[in-house]
Amino acid sequence: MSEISVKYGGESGSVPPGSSVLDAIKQFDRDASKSALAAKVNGEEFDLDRELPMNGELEIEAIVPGTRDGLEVLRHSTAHLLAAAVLDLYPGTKLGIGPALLDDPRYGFFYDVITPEPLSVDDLPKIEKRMQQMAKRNLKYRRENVSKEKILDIFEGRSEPLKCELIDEKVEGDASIYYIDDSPFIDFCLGPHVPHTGKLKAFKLLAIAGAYWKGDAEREQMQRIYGTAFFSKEELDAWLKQREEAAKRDHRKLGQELDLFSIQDDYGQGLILWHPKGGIIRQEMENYLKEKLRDFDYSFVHTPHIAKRDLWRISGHEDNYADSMYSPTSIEEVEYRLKPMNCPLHIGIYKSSMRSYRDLPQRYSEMGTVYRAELSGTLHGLMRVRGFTVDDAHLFVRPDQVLKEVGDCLDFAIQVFETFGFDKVSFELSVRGEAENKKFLGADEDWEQAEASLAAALDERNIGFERIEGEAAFYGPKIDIKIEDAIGRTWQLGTIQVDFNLPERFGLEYTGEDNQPHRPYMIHRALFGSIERFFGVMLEHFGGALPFWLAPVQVAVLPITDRVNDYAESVAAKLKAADLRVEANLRSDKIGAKIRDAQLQKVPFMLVVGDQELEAGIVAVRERSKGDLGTMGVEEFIERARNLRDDRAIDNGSF
RNA sequence: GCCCGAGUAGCUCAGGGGUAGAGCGCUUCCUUGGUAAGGAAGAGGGCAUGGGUUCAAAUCCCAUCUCGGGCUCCA
Repeated sequence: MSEISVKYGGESGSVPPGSSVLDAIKQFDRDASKSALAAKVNGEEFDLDRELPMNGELEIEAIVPGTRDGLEVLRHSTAHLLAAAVLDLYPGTKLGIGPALLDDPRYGFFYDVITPEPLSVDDLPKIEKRMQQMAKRNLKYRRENVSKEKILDIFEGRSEPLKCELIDEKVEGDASIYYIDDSPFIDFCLGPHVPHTGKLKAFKLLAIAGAYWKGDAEREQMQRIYGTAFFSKEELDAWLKQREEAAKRDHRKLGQELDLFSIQDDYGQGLILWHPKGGIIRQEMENYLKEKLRDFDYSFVHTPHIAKRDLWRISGHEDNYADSMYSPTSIEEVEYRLKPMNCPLHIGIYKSSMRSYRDLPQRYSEMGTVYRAELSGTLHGLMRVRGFTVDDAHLFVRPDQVLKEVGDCLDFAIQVFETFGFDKVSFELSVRGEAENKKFLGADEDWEQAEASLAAALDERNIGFERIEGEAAFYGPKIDIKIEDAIGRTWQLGTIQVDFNLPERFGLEYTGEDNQPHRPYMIHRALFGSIERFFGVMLEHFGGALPFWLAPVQVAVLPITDRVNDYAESVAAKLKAADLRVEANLRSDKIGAKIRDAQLQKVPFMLVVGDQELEAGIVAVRERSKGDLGTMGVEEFIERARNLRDDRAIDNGSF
């Protein structure tokens, strides 16, 4: 038999038939052969102990720690170890799936199981301990290639109905199964896996949760055990620490600590009570937005929170959205419904009179409060609520105006996100694509024209974007805007959507140059999306330390002794007269305590005043992150603070 | 909606079959102290709600409500 010729990292060589992947790697790279978790042979993922195939020249690449592929193998193998430990501890457990998660910032892998007795978080340490015991024993992961019939036999024999279902769906011919030596675990799995459990040195179980088989609420409820794994203990520890930091930024926690808002049982789940300090922040946000809306020539409209049921029949919400709407309520035997969206109401304004092509575009904007009957389990702080306000706008445009209007929306959006300190913004263009199971409404030429306009608006601005085929709404193409926050999480906020459907349903028209009726397009446009949600994202982004212009208390005046309380009050009065939000802390605490208090409230500036300052008529300025900045006159402080505010500076660096 | 967990003072939490505790906060008093917690005293809850078991229930059981973690990113 001839040797197998092998290429590795640009070098060529050969190995005898029957050699394993690892044997081959050893010839070229001793280090990699020790650290490798798995390998790629001609691009296909292989276990290290797998025999090399005999077909022609082989290009081999080691999958090593520190790479994405490596992490995937590591985490996937750890998921198996988890399942093995669970099976060991709880005989009779049925297995679901157990993939690695690489893009989820919260977890690194999970395994779905059905145990004879329900598990709780208290069981995690026990399972983790068993995993560690098994890891230390360097148990081998063994792969076997067998026929579908054989696999089904094995898993039927083990009473694994869910596995059998998967095998049935996925396998044609042969497939691989994996064992872990000296454990009850067998899985139907593509692999690859690490050679033995000793490679798994840094893992941690994190949470236990319910999960439906295949995400289908009609199917079996399973228990999902989440964990994560890294190449080294150091990486794991660093990640855990960062996770704690993220928890500190939780907007629900900050909302309470900073007294911004509350959600109370007695008032209803998913309904936000805005406290004064949260209220002022919202007001600043809205004021800013109003300025911008004026700049971009929007008009301001106001519509009621409730409208006749028929309206929602015409709009199609009754058919497609009823689950998310509150039940109808009757007044003198006429039914009404709370609005889940503002569009039909804005349409009413458009329809209130005849429109000429000269009148378009009409740009209606409203801070529109809407109500949605979200399932209780999905509610989450400000992020998912049952009543919220949208910075909503609807543009009624002629087809030839789409490009210009969408372009303006993009400019608007970019300016807004920049102002709030989100410098990482990305765009997704969702188009009709190949319509498989989706019905897209409207004429082909409308779609082509609208999609082209959206893409052109992005291109004109040199905005890179991801084009997603088939993800358009059924009523038209759209651009979604995503931002990345300070700790790397992405959020979808704004959206710009073209709509052919509602103008049709409501029979909207304008009179063209030709004196004939024409149908306008609608553009739905929101930048913050839900103000509540945006507020939550923003709070977490800044970790509660809001920019000066948004801070509910911008300046704290802190007298050192009550001899200077009057002076402190006079300083505070001057700041207030300059339209700055100021609080004077006249309690009999020591200065350290007052400073600590202001720091914890994340007040941007503290003005410390004592006898010296009183005498000289000055203030000692302390900035929340930079500390003592020295003294200056009150007028000078006001001047600088106003600049910060008027510039809507993101941090106080320019002070 | 479903699964697991939790609901004790305004907040963070301890306790746990015999009638409720700490720290912070709040009030009052003492203290007037220069850049992240000065001291003392006091007020404040009857342990989410409703049932049940028991001589006795915050404590055990059941139900309900609410909150938290989740609910197919290849096997």
